[in-house]
This record gives sequence, structure tokens and C-alpha cells, in this order.
Amino acid sequence: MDIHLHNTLSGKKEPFEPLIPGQVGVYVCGPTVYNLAHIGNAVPAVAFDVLVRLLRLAYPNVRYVRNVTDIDDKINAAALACGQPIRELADRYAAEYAADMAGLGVAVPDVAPRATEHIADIVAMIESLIDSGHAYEADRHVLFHVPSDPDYGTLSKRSLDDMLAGARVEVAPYKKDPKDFVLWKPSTPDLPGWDSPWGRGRPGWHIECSAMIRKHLGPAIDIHGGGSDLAFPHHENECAQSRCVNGGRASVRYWLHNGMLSLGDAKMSKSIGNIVTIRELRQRHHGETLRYALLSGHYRQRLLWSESLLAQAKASLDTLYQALRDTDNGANGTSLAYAHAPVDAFPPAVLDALCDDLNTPKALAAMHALAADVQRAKDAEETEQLRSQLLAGGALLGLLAQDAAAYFQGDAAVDEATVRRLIDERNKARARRNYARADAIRAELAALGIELEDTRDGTRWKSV
RNA sequence: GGCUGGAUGGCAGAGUGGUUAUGCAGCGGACUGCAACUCCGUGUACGCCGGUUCGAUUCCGACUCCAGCCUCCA
Repeated sequence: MDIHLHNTLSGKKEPFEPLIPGQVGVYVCGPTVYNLAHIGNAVPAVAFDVLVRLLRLAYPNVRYVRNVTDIDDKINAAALACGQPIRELADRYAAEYAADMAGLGVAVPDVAPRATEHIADIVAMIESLIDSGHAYEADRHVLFHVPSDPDYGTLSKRSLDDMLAGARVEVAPYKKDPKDFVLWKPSTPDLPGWDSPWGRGRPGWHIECSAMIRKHLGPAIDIHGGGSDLAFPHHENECAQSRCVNGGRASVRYWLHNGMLSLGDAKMSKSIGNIVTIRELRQRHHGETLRYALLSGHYRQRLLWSESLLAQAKASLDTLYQALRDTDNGANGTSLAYAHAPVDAFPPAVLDALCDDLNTPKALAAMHALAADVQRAKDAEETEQLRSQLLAGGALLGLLAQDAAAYFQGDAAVDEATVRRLIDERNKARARRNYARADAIRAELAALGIELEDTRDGTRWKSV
């Protein structure tokens, strides 16, 4: 199983080799918890969730860390605006985020560290940077001195001159260099703060990630993921901090960046306001439909979000579930059972697609080919064999975890006994060739959102 | 302005130097009392202009347009 990943550092697809054989450390930038997450925030969560599922198949020891930024000026502002204590607000939205991720079938990371629980680690890292001459204290702030790092800019491929050319930042007077960024800043008494060698204050955003990576995954990790909009300055700054603490050695071997999700003709973003929350979408769609929609495009490409995309995702997912339902022998299998299956249980075409830089559209094409094969299988043995492959592929993609019958009947507005009774009545009418009565019952059920399918083995129904 | 990355059939979206992506939608057929489901069949898509080549959507160059970043942002 050879996994290839596109590395932002080289701008190319590279064969993936863990630093320590059999062991992989993955870090992904998680949410800043000050409001409900929008569907764009789900892109990295879902994409890297699939990556981790794939890695767990290939390597015995995978450690996946996704942080929670729970100290931030936007959190403070949101708490002030709604009158809730800062800590409570952060806790609340961290829980909401976890609920949304669960709804999307995103597995819980091994560690979900919070910035506020790592202040000592952050302070220690800043002290180390000051000691080595890469950071300085000025006016109760501590700043990273960008010109002290000769490799600064290697991730985002910008020269120091380029950065100044388009700079729209107002330069604080205490900065030695306009590009220097904050590691620690002072807090007023009404704001969250911790005592430090530089007075009561709070950490800057970039140093949080560097410190938590170091704490939970060590000085060198294999994979760091996040949105392409974070590559500069957030990830560039992370690189600089960690590298300088490491004595010049890079801390991340493979940088993976997901593309942006667009609504209309612009990136979905809170500052523009063109957002759709995951919560709102989950009220109208299966979380699995949302997940399918996100996986229908390649993670590095931009994806155009629309209601039409969701309708297409739903219809496509229905097709996969229909193959499972049409061949259901009562065993009620779901892909969940394949989470720890050996590699050869998985469909090679799906595996190959994912190993090629997480080509989920290609993997889904393979899933549809498999579903068609399931429908066409000659005998029970072949059906079962293909069916289990389909379920295993689903496990890798985080799809098909529901029981097929439940998937179609799950959110019916009518109780099953009533539906069953009407179906029986309709079938009696059909037996008497009273088709007018039969069709009337079917119409009655249709009005309730129940659609019927007459099969050789009887009539079945689904909720639409 | 600088740095990235795009432009594929009605829609979404892979991929490839010559042969079917796939899904959704549409159309025709089989099945069905009629439907639905399923199956079978069905579409001369590759921004524009040059170049390389026997042959380019695919490689190279110019151009146009679009997006992301350069400020918080997944």
C-alpha cells in the first residue's frame, strides 16, 4: 500500500514515508470556538478524517491530534456580545462543534487539546525562542523576530520583499520589523490572562499550535493539515517557531492543504457572511449526505456548494444504499463492522484512489461500480462477497454506516404500523384487481412522504 | 502588484498523448396492472491562440477569465 500525498513544501505529490516506521503523527488545525461552524469548516475535518482512516489501515500506530482554539479575541468579543462568561461560551461551542462533527461521521481525534490547557507549554516555548534570539519582549508583548529565521517563507513560497509589497497591516510601533508577529500579548483585567515572565497576558494564535504539536506529537511530525487559507501566515509562522526551537530542523514533513468551499462566487467565510452552518444543514439533510457532497470533490480543489450539489449527493448516496438494501439478507450489515478489517477486505479500486492523494471522487466512482456489481451478482456467494467489499469501502470513506432499511425509512413522519396496514390493504386491493383503490392508497401514502416499491418479495417503502 | 491554484458534456466532478471516468439529470427499452426500484442502451465535453507530435483536452509558450493568500479566516 503506497500512499502518495501532495506536499505544499514541494508543490508536488510525494510518496509518503513516516519518519519512524509504522508510526504516524498527524495534526490538523481545529476550530476557534466562538460560534457555530459553517460547512466550509467541515472540509478539512472530513478530508483528514478519511486520511486518518486510510493511514490506520496502513500503519499500526497513528496518532491524530486536532486542536481547539479556546482563547482568542473573537471569543472574547462574542462572550461580551451575548453576556456569557468567556469560558462557558468556548465550552458551549466546542461541544456544538463536536456534535456537528459526529453528525458528519467524523471520528473523534485521539487528542483534542485546548490552548487554555497548554499555557505552561506555550510559555516554555516562548522562553526558549527568546533565549535563542528569535524572539524579544517589547512593551509587554513578546514578538517573534522574522528576520532571525533564514528559512522564513519556504512554506508559502514568498520572499520577505513580497510580503512587504502587499502588506496591509498596520505596523505596531514596538515591532523591530514589520513582519514580526505576536507570541504573547498583555491582557486587561476583564480579559482572560495568565501570569508569565512578561506579565499577565495571553498567547498569540500561532504559538498555540506549535506548542500543542510539540507536547502531543513531539518535535517532528509527519503530517500537518489545514485549510489553504491558513498556509500564510499561520502555518508559515508555525514553521518558523517550531524550526527555531528545534535548532533549525523542520518540524513537519508533509504539509497538506485543503481547498476552499465557495458559496456563490466567493469563498464561504464568516467575514463575508456568505455562510451556511453545519447545524442548519443537518436539520434538512442526513449528515451523511453532507459528507458525500464534501467528498464528491477532491480535497485540494475548490468545491462549489449549492442545494443542487446536495440533491445530487443525496441521489448518489441513495444509489449506494439501494444496492445494500436490494441485497439485504437480514444480516443488517453496516460499514462500521469493517473499521478494523485487514487491508485485503477493502476494494482495491477504492484503496488505490485514496492512496493517490486522497482522490475521493475517484473512490466514489469505484464505489458506484461496486454497487452496480452487487446488483448484478449471479449468486448469493458473489453478492455477499461484493457487498462486503462495498461496505468496507464505505468504512474507509466514512459512509454507509447506517442500516440500509433505516437509511430509507429513518425519518418517516408516520409510524411503521400505519404504513404496514395501508400497504396490506393496498395489496389486497391489487389482488382483487381493484387498482383504483390501490392507487388511492398509494397516493395517500405519497402525501405523507412515503413512496412504495413493489418487489418480487413484497412491497417495501421509503421516506422521501 | 506579488505568490499559489484553476478553466472538462445540462449540473457536479475525475482522468488521460491515440481506446467508456463516475454520479445526478435527460432520452429510449426491459421489468411492472400503472408506477417506483433495478437492469440494458443512449451524449463527437475538454477557455482562446500558437508550438511540439503521425496524433493534444492531456506536453510547451502566449492570452483571456476565475478563485485563494498577501488582514481574521477551514
